[in-house]
Amino acid sequence: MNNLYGTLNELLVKLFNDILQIEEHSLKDDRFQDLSITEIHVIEAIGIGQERNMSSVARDLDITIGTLTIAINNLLRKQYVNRTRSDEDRRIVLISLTEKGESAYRQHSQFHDEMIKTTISKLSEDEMKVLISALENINSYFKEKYKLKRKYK
Amino acid sequence: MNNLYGTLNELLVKLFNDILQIEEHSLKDDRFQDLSITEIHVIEAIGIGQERNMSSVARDLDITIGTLTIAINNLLRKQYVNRTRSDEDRRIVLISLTEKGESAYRQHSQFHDEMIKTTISKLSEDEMKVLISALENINSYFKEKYKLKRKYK
DNA sequence: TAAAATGGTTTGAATTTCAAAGTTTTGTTG
DNA sequence: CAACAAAACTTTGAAATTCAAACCATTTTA
Repeated sequence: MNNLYGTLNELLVKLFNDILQIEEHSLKDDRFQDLSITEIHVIEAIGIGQERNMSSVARDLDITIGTLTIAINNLLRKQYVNRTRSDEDRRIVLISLTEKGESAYRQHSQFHDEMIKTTISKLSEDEMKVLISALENINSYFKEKYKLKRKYK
Repeated sequence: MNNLYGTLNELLVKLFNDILQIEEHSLKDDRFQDLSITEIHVIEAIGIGQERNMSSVARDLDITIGTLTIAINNLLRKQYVNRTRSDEDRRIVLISLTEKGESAYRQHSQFHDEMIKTTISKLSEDEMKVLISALENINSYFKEKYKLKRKYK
């Protein structure tokens, strides 16, 4: 095992093991202290300026609709989301972010922005292209592995 | 916001949001189907060929000792770990991996190996160096942010 | 040697999650 | 068009994970 390989291995493992934890820690100092990391992910998935139905958001998050219902109940109580029924099809539940929800969305996206600015601040444009293609490799590797599994679900 | 920046942002966010989930899915096809992602992390933290005490492992995982006790109880029942008391200091509990535990450790580390081999297979040495330095930037950014928080714990 | 500190375990409660059962609305079919 | 099936959710009950706080031994210290 050559040295670069070992370094890369260590870096990726560390990064992937730590990332959610650290994200959560960083959350605790935020303005929105009543949000868990789970709830932030729901808010991220709903997105800004649109109404979405339960099924599609649940699919994006890869959780069951029942689980999402519970999360939305809580976010509703804390006033981060709106929930209404569609007029065209009364079965469909539409959820969207409130003003407060959109603020939380923006605040959290700053976390990512900061991370990325730090990362690229020392890279040339060529280096950035290398980084992007490497990450695309990782991503497509996972996509493929992941889809393979989902078939058998 | 220029295009490379946006691409990078999207890639990193996706990667970090998906990674644990995917890791868990990939686990389900493994030989060790009775292990949760949490338990795999405990096994990773204990490591191969050594006895460790509860405190140090809990610190590495950033969980409380009480939480680790419960995890170890389960892993003990499933025969992935050994637990004994130290002879020098009877307060100290020493945990280590059984043969089965070490097998699981190795199996899981293959997951990371595969990921990394896929990633670097298309990169030249120079490109690998760029990738490593970028990841080091991210890592040190988090380290710093993380330590800052821990002070106030 | 009594009190304090250290290293773990246990307990009770909260959160997150899922599968399965139940509800309401829409679509289909004989 | 009546009845049955399907779709979109919600509710319920149970399991897993986690923490803080109380508790129990053992060791250190004053």
